[in-house]
Amino acid sequence: MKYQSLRGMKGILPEETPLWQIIEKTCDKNFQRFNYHEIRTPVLEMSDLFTRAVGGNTDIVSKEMYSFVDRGNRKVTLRPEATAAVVRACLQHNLISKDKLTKLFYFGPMFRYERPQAGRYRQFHQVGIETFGSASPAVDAETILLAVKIFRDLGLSDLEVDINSVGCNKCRPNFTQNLKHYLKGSIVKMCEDCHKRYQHNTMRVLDCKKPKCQHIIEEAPSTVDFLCDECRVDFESLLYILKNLGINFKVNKRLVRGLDYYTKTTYEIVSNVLGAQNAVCGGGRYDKLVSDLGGPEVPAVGFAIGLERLVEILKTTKALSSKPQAITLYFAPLGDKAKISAIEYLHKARQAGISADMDYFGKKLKAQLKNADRLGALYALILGDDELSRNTVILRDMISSSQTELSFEEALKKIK
RNA sequence: GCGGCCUUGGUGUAGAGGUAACACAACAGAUUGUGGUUCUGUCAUCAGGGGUUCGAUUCCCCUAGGCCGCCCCA
Repeated sequence: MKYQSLRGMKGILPEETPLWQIIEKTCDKNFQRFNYHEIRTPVLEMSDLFTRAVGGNTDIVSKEMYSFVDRGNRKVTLRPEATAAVVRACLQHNLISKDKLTKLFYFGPMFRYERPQAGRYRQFHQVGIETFGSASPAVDAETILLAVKIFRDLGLSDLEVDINSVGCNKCRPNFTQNLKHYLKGSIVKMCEDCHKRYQHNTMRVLDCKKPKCQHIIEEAPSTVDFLCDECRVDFESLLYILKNLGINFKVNKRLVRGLDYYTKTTYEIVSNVLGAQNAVCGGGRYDKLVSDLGGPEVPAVGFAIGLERLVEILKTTKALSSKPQAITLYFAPLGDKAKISAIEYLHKARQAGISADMDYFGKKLKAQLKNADRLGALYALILGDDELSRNTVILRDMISSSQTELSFEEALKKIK
């Protein structure tokens, strides 16, 4: 094979697209009900945007970005996530302001240069939402509810919702200090990665899954134990609202997400059928991001759903077969003259709103009917010299195998 | 970025150091203009490159890609 798609990049083939369409429709429906509006941003942005928003020490920025210098000598990056780009667009076009709720959703490809494996691709797709303008935990709850609702509508109810609070600028430094203090004695016994985390992003040490680090972390303080009054109250009311809404969730004190911009609420929705890459949805609050990017102090919450993973879950648990759509009518012309007429008839049928196709190969009638059958056509229209001279067509009902000779107009009426 | 396994026709598989088997799909045919059954035929030089060998698709190396784990995340 001379050419193949780039590593970690796979297309979505016709066999799978119906499933994607089901997901997209389900999302659209719910977004509309929750009053979210679509935004589409470019896939390419200035590299600085992501470095600033996501954080220079995060894995995404330090080793996973698709960056290059363009012909105008600009450092650009294929977006590794959408939030930064959405915030940029909102600031550029003045879409957000304090005390006004702006609710946006997006859908599209993201790019991360990682080692591919099941459920992890270098180009992958996310649907997500961003809500700007409110610091109320009720909005956090709404976003979680929306995600859960989408999964439920797709027939998935056994997903696990993990929630945590990582605090805000006021209480996080306090926590970090405490954590550093706690780790000071044992850090030498921990892994190399943890040493780095200890220096640059101490909180992320909590995320380490290595056994030798695990048992040190187990006893470590958690963010929730150091929340300031505001963060604690917000976190508690979020949990309260979720309980009231009947959403099953688990407080996971070790859930520390890998993007620097999160404050207060962080959450993840995981599935047990995905293997190592088990998160289908990740989200949280980011109250400082808008101002960090040069905008006003506007709080925000959002989530992103990984579509490849969602498709994978649907395929394994629901066995949602995605059948190709069938057509209604198939034309079987016999001979060149008939072919010319068939093209006209075909056009008329389509204008009348009927999904129709025809044989362009000049195949034998047998082969044409076989094709009609395979395409799932309800009717075949046979058009030979005899019918042509009589100005009629043969309408064959592919299900009952009965057929009649009649004018094309009559045939159309019957089909409709 | 690290480690392990893997790569045969459109798909799923078999195979041995001496020049590829099976199933499904596809296409064609089984006398004249009729489908979903049956029968017959056609369809690969074994990811790419290099090496060992009288000879490799089967052995070795490199590259690319896939899968699994780590890391991280969606």
